[in-house]
Amino acid sequence: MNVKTLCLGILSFGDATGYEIKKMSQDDRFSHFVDASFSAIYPALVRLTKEGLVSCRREKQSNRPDRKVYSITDAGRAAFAEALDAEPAPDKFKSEFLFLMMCGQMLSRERIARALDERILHFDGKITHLNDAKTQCDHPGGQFVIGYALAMYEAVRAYLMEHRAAALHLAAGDDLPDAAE
Amino acid sequence: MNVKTLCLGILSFGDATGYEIKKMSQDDRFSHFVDASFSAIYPALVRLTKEGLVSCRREKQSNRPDRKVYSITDAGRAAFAEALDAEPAPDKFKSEFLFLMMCGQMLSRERIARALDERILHFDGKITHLNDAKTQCDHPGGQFVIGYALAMYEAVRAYLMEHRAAALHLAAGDDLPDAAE
DNA sequence: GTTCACATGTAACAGGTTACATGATTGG
DNA sequence: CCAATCATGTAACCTGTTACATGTGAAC
Repeated sequence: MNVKTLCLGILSFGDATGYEIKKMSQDDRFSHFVDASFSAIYPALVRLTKEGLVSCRREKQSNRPDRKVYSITDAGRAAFAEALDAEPAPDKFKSEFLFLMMCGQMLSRERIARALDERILHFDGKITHLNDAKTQCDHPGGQFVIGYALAMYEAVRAYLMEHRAAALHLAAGDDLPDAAE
Repeated sequence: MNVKTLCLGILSFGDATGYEIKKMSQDDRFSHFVDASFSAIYPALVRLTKEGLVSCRREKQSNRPDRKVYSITDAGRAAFAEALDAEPAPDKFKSEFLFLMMCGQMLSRERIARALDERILHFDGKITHLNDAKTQCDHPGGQFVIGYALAMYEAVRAYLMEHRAAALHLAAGDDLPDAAE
């Protein structure tokens, strides 16, 4: 999926500026689709406008660039519906942490422990945050998405807790995964 | 993470040709790091050779291009160790399927059902496959990685099964998520 | 007889990123 | 006083993809 489709999707929930689209794309509800920087979003909105899929009205502000508020058009809705009708691409999951674990043989026990603990802490934060977000979210689609992410994070956190000891034995020079700890 | 580091990582497990690296990068043990096509791998190996991080020996073959077998050098191992020492970037999870669910309001119940069922089937296949791979894998790092992926897939599959009914109520025109089904 | 596995590579292109440019207001 | 938030945008760059180019041998 690309930034244009993301913009269309976000605008299908209501009007927004490029700045607001960027913020929403980082929101728990929308952060699982594509990463998008300002430099990707602004030109995307220009192109969408040229294609007639969104319209734009300027709102003047003092001391700031004009707000350019975008709305999805009927043509935009149609194009978006068509995009949704296509088979969704398979989920993509990429993890440098797993790469690290895969190469555990060439790491020290301490390095593995640090990576493991940081990751667990990271998931703790994520899970707490998502629980908050879920109670605050009143949109059913959003709740489904947040719940999905939550299920995933809780499962991997549990996996890390359960396999912490085994992971430490991946370390260089540790040839007896059954002994010690 | 980039293709160069992936190549270095794979070569740290043993010599390989570009062709073999590509195959390994799709293996259950290495598929969670970066996607890499031939057109990314071959030039990456050339650059790594120029930088002295890998070396290359040609093996002549009849009727086929020479096999170019790459080995990681000491400098390559050092560079790789350094790369592993850096903080791993946060995991990246991107899902067009979740985007679809997020936009459930503008889909038909049938469209949602189809997406849901396909996804569950997809996970079934993935889980079966990973279970096989895990029993066949004798490398502890690989087992950890496969186990992690397995935990994740099983959790999201279970989530989809549990929330199937709720997801169907995301559909356009379905305003009573508590009634029916 | 067609598809898959083997084996390498280039060229054109797409789709993003980072750094740069500009600048007021608010909160800690 | 410094950082963050608001607000838009361009230019140079990086990193990867798709399509192209070439060809054999084995399996189904």
